[in-house]
Amino acid sequence: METRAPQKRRLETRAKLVAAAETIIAEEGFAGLRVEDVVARAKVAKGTFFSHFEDKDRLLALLIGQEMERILANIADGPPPADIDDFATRLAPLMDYIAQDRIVFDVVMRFSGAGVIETTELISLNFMHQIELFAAWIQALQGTVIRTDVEPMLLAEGVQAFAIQAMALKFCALHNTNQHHERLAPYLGPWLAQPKSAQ
Amino acid sequence: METRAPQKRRLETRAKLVAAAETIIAEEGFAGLRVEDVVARAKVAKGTFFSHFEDKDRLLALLIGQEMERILANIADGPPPADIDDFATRLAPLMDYIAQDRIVFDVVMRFSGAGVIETTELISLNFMHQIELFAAWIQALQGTVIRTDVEPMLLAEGVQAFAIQAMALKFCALHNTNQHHERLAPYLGPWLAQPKSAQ
DNA sequence: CCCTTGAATTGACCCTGGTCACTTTTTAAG
DNA sequence: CTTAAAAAGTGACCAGGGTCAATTCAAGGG
Repeated sequence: METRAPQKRRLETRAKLVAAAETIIAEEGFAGLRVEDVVARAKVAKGTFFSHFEDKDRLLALLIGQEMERILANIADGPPPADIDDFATRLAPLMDYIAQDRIVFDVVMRFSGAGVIETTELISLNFMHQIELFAAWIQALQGTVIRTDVEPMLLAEGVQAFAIQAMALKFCALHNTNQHHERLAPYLGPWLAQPKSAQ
Repeated sequence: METRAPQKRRLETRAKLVAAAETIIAEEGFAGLRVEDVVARAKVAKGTFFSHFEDKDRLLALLIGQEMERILANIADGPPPADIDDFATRLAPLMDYIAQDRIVFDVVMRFSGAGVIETTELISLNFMHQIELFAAWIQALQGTVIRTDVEPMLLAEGVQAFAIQAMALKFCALHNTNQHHERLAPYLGPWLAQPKSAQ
């Protein structure tokens, strides 16, 4: 069961493929991404693509996952939310990215809870990182503005569930007037706030 | 802008296509559904399929939506939940159906908040029906076991968000030991219950 | 009964993701 | 060096969804 380290050539080929895909996406958007174009630009045969990525969607998941990590790191670097309303605005950059495009949203959904345990799955990993960040934020505010009768972890998962709901609604023609974080906010109060009668 | 009524022949063809698809799905599952097989079984040309359904997924969405309506009607016919824990068990049949198969789950996700307003979209419609049912259930329990400080509609949407979260987790290898409604339950208490201090 | 018009259907064709038997390159042992 | 074996890469090929110009069919007017 030896797992040999990949040769330098392989790493270079992979980098060429990723770079080609990024260029095409930048130029034509996610919908315009064609495997044939990627391999043409990377000067590589089609079969090579599929020896590096199980399928087209895995490549997409990789690129999207990278960007999500970048955005989340940025969010984590900033100040934590000072109150419950802040949660939605802090999350906005990530939600905007995921909901920018139906293809992105679908890929994120498909790989967010993906079956692969041996997780090179960045998106799945990112979702766990989100939870950790939310839990930390929540813990810091518990006792002041956030309820203490529920575990921070469960509250964090709930925040994520609401965020997904808010993003899914973006693609519903009825609700597309609002920003995502504006659709998220109404849930967060009832979910996170300390009951008034306990104040 | 006249919209002519379809001829009898067209209705029959459509029925043949739907029946063929249902048979194939029953025999080989959703993953084994091939448009070519459907038209072969229905004794119809390929082009005809696409004059009846925009694409393969629309047909799937139709079949799945029908089944969801059937299941939801069944749930609505039964007794309403007597307490918060009951919510999860009442929802189980619907969640089991949606999460039975990754293809089904993906289609449901893609068409649940689908952009089409002129909604012949059964799945999208079904999601609205779910919300209405939940809201009615919630209203009936408000003041006894369910909190009154949040609109029933918002609470209902939250229940749906949690249900989706619970189903998405089914496809995560880490959590596949539990039933869906067991994963849903932990969220519902904190979301729906009256704050203890207000009792 | 014939003809016109639009609805319904047809199937050859295209597009694009994905496969796999085979060739080329790299590694390392002798 | 030589050479065997493993890694990397190739491109002809296939599968299966989706298109559309051409054809057949149904309904109503004369």
